[in-house]
Amino acid sequence: MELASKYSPQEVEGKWYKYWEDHKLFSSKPDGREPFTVVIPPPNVTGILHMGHMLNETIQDILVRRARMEGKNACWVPGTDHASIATEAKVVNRLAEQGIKKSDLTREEFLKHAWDWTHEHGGIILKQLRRLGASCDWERTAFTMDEVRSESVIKVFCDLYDKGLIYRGVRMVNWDPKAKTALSDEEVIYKEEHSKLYYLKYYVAPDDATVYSQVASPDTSLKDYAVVATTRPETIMGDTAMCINPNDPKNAWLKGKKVIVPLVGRVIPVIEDDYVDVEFGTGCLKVTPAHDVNDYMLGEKHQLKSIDIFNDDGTLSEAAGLYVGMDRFDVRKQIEKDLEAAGLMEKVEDYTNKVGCSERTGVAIEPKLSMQWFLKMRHFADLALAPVMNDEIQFYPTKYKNTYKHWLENIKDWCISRQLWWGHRIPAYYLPEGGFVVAETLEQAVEKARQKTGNAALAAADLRQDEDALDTWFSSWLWPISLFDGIRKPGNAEFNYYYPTADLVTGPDIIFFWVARMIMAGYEYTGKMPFKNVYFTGIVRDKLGRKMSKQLGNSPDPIDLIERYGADGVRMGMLLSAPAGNDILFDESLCEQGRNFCNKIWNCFRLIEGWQTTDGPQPQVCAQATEWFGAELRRSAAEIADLFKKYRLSEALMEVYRLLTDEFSGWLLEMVKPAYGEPIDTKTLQEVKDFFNDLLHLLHPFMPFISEELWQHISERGEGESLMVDVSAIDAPRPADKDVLDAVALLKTAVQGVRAIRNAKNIAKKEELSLQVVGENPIEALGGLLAKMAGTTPAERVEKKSDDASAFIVGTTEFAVPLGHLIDVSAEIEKAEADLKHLEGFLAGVLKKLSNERFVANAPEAVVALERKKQSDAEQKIAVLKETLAKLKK
RNA sequence: GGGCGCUUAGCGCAGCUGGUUUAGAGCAUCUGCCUUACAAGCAGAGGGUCGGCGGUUCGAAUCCGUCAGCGCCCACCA
Repeated sequence: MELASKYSPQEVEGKWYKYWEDHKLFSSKPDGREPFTVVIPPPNVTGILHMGHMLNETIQDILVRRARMEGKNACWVPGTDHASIATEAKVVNRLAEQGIKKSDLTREEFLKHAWDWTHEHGGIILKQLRRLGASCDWERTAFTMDEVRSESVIKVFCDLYDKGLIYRGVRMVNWDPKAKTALSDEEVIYKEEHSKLYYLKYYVAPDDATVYSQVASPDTSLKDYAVVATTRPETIMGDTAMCINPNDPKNAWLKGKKVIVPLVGRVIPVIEDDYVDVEFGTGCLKVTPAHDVNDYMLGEKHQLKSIDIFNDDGTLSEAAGLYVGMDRFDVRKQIEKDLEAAGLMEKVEDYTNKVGCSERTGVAIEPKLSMQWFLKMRHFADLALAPVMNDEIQFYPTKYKNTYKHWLENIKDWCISRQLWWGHRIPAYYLPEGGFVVAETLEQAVEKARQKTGNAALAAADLRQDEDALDTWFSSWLWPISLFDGIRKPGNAEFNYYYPTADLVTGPDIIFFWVARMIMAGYEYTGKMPFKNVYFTGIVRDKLGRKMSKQLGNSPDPIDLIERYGADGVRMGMLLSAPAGNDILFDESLCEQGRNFCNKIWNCFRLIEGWQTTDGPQPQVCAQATEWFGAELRRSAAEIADLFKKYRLSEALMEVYRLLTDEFSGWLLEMVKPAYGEPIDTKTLQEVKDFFNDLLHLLHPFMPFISEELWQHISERGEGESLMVDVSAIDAPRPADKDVLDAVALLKTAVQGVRAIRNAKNIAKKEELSLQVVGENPIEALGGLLAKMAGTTPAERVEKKSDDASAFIVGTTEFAVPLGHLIDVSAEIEKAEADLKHLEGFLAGVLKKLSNERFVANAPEAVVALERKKQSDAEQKIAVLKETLAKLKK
């Protein structure tokens, strides 16, 4: 069989993915094994794969594959999210391109367009996940708006309403004027913005002016005025008071006065409240109860009128009286000019403030008073805090416990209604005579309505369902439960088996949106945690530390990366520098490293595969080499297992990398490698193949494709068999392993000593050197290996090394390579003196410790003993070096 | 304005319940090798007074304080 010297992922990956799917190796059914369940954080149904997904899904796949190979019944459930606001926005945009306005369509017509869009673009991301190697149970693919999930959402809404946890009311909410919907507090992100602070003149009105009256020509005989600093002059049409701090002496003269809103001419009262910061601006605050959360609070407290001057799209309404129909930001520019012209603007300063923006559409949020549905959160916060704080649910990294706690302790009610059509429609039905009922179906609603009104003739047509849809997260928070139909059919067999799930892998950016709420829903509806461990990934950034985004164009296309480096290479690249919770600075060179590693593994296989065998006895060097590697493998496997337990996946992969590249390929294979054209004994070959088999097992969760390909070659397994379900454990480390590992560590030092000499003297590897050991040889037993690996004659024991030898120290023993005329005495002296200097410094440090009485008296015995050992070792080495130097300098 | 976290080799990191031969791997760098498994490779080498200062201790990268820089989260100063 002729194998290319380079691994070709393109020829391998598609083949094995199909094989895994064809043999249903991803599929899971409840059985006697321990379950290991992971639910995918559902990506936007019409989205495409980005680097954040790549990292996230790679980690999940590693955990799932590892669990499966440990004999657990792994079940990774895929699915997508309807992403109500984002998807609706996309559909609206597409309709706009076709010249259709959403307002021209009925709800049903619009939803048809939305479904068309979903079917057209939906599921692309799930196909892309297959390219990555994700071992999801595709038969379980779910959608947040499919029948099971939708019914679950409605059922939960009704249940929470019946429990009194959902209420409807008029509140100040975050309004997105672009999407024309309310948002939850979590959907608002605050951005720093360079804006201006406008100082406006509010003239004091005559005493006989009536509050809220219009003053025809406000500028006639008025002299005194107050100055108000505001960032939003366009809202003055909504002003219904001016507020000062009662303890502010500089504004005390305004107490009890009335002032006139500039341009508008409305007379408004001056009220007093501690809320006002005396230091800010002039200490005078304009109060616009309809358009500011704090002003709303003041308005409630002081019973002020509230004038809503904005339409839903952020243009000025009739109620504003001025600038009607203009956009709020255009008004800001215009009113600045108009105020200026009217002499009502004292000054304008540059100012930096934080502006709340919609997470989805990016536009500035308008606080708006409106009728919405809310979920009371106190109850849920109480449910969800303890299990995380006491580590029943483990967060990795733990620092997010703080964030979580802080949010829960300061939680506010959740605005769950959205003025959107794409989503789960709120199951509230309004009665002709006012009031409403909440019910899972129209039929039940009619029934409830009849009971409520006593009108038995009431029909479905008399009821009007609420127009609003629910926040997308109101379906996501049920995901771990609803995926197993645990809402509609609590306690069903699948649910009982798979729930609670094992690990959740997600970004810290949705800890509140999703993680916290899933914990709430979990305890509310199942009495149990939804997952045991939460692994928070970092954010994928570019080399410069910038967040990857479409706008910046700094995000590589994942599929393109896979095509260039192979899925395994990209998986390794993603993981290599991604400790939990730390951002990863993505660099393509990491994928290159992954690709190179694949190539290394591939060539290990080529070498082993090319060996001819002989029935002859196993040479001692081979027996020793395999004995050592067995010990190394056991040690390493135990370490990898420990790293997995701590979710330190990149370190686990690094250890696999090291084991395979350095220990297996660099040392073991070189140790057992027969001379060119010679065969290898069958026992050694079998042992090497067994090791390779074990290595492929360790590797598989990280790099599923190449490991499967090579495993099938090396194990010659039959159709339907696969490494991914081949449960086999590597033995635990044995007590005797330590001695073997220690001995080989010395051997390696000796080999490296000889190699260093070769390098320094430019001596080719094939040129055999002689080797001397001064005194007792600590690795006498490994003599054959030493000679083979170092390319020397068997080490000769001498009392004194030759004068022409270059020396190095292994442990405390001196080794020497006679070099004849190649010896460079001054270089040897330089080297020995450098070593001596280092050792003497080291010894001085040790002696300083040991001469400190308090150290000897207070430090544990073992620590003191170790220092004594260091002392004697250092002294021995120093003696050797001094002797060498003396001789060289003769 | 509060809270949390980070600062260790050129880079991204590990080590941090204090003592394991005067700080570790990877990548990058440098030197030498096209040695019939792999140049997408092999061998070797250089590189850090563990952010600054102070303290606790026989002993500090590791514990405490403080300062500086960076990052994240939360918050109603217009």
